[in-house]
Amino acid sequence: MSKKYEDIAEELRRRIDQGIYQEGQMLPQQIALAEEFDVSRMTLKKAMDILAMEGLLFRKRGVGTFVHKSTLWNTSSYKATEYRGLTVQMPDKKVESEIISFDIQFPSEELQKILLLDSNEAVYHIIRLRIVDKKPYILEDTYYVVDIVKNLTEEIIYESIYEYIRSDLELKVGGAYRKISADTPSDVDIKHLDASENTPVLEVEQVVYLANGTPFEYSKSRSRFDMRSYTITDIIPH
Amino acid sequence: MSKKYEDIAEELRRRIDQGIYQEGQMLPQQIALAEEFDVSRMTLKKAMDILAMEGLLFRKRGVGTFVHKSTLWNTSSYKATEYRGLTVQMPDKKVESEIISFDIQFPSEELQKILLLDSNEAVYHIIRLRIVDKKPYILEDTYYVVDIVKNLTEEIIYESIYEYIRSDLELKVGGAYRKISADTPSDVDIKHLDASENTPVLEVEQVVYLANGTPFEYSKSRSRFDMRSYTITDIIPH
DNA sequence: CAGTGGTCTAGACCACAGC
DNA sequence: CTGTGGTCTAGACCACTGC
Repeated sequence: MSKKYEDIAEELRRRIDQGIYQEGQMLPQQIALAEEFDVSRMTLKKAMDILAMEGLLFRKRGVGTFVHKSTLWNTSSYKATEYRGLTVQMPDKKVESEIISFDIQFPSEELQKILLLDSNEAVYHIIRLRIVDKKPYILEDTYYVVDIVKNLTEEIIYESIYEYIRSDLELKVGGAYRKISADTPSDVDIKHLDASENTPVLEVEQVVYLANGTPFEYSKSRSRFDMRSYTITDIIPH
Repeated sequence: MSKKYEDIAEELRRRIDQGIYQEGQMLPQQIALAEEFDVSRMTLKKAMDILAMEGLLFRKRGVGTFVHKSTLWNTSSYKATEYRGLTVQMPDKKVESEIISFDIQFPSEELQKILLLDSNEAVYHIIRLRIVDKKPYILEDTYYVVDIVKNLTEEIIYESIYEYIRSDLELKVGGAYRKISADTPSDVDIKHLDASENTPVLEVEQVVYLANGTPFEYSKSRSRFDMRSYTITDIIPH
């Protein structure tokens, strides 16, 4: 059974996308929409909460619900809430991978703490260069917990690891912690990212969790400063 | 009247902080906590939702609610959900400001679109260097809508603009869109951030909204790569 | 099967904006 | 005062886990 509030959120998203509800325009009141979808007002509000957190809607008590005007932020650049990997994020581009290294090892003490592992629970270590439209895009240095992301092969790594996690392993991603920083280029960056020794690099360090709270990935991905940025929609509920 | 779910969230946060609920430990079941706080289970769950989104808790259906282990992410570095400016973020440090420029002007066409202004609605333009413990920390280039952030003075800018917005103007911040990128240093960066011409710079570009959805600030803040990073907790509710 | 958290309801009441 | 969205309830029922 699908969740009503997710279905409704999806439908509202579609209506905004198609311009049925236009920028700056007021939506029908919650009670009317609740009746239309034949749900309680609480459930409708929950659907709207999702869209508000995504930044599509904002609500003003005593006034109404409005479609947020977009301007800067509706397009391009990496979204904080995407977990499906580059392959899905860039449907119109050609995404390739170059596997720079792929092995299995025991985790360092630091990694044991981050991924909540014992010293004998192995991890895959993958260094992979993502290439978009023939240009080097992101250099990923990733560790996956072997017990969770089972039976990785070079073929999977060459295609989409997240697609494998989602479709074949049927695991659900629950969230991530990320740290974004700038850095000077390392020798590896210079070699693979088509960077010089003065090219700034954007680094995204992350721990990714399954929906049940188990961490399964630790990675650092680095890009040239002019190839990638990171956007965040940050709405305080009120 | 304060909101029950916020009070409960605050109390649970305190209990985690004080170790009453310890890392990895299971919390009392929702029904028991609901009884303890004398609220409905829905309300208790809403409090837990907040802490789950902050990454403090995670829940496993059929099992229980647990305190998330922290490791990497519990410390330092700029949090995505902070809106109260450096002065509050760094209570133990000495935060000073150097005002590099402060004037009032009409918005450019681009800025009109971003802040939803007419060409005759003025903006303050402030370039300010934030200095933490005597070291240059962030170079901010900010525009505020004059009609909203009224009567700015050099004194306010020297202290804390967000404190002024919150306490004196009694405005509520509702959220922000941010874009984070790396960049090469500009001449201004080199001059003020104690950077050389090869020092990478981290830039945070943001539009900040009031709780009612009105944008009131557009800014770009830049720091040396080794002075600042940006962390995000990104939990998909389930 | 028992026990956990997740969803959903129908309705009451509150807070706020604008006439 | 009316109409908007926000909070809260008490309880039903569902989904998942682990014994």
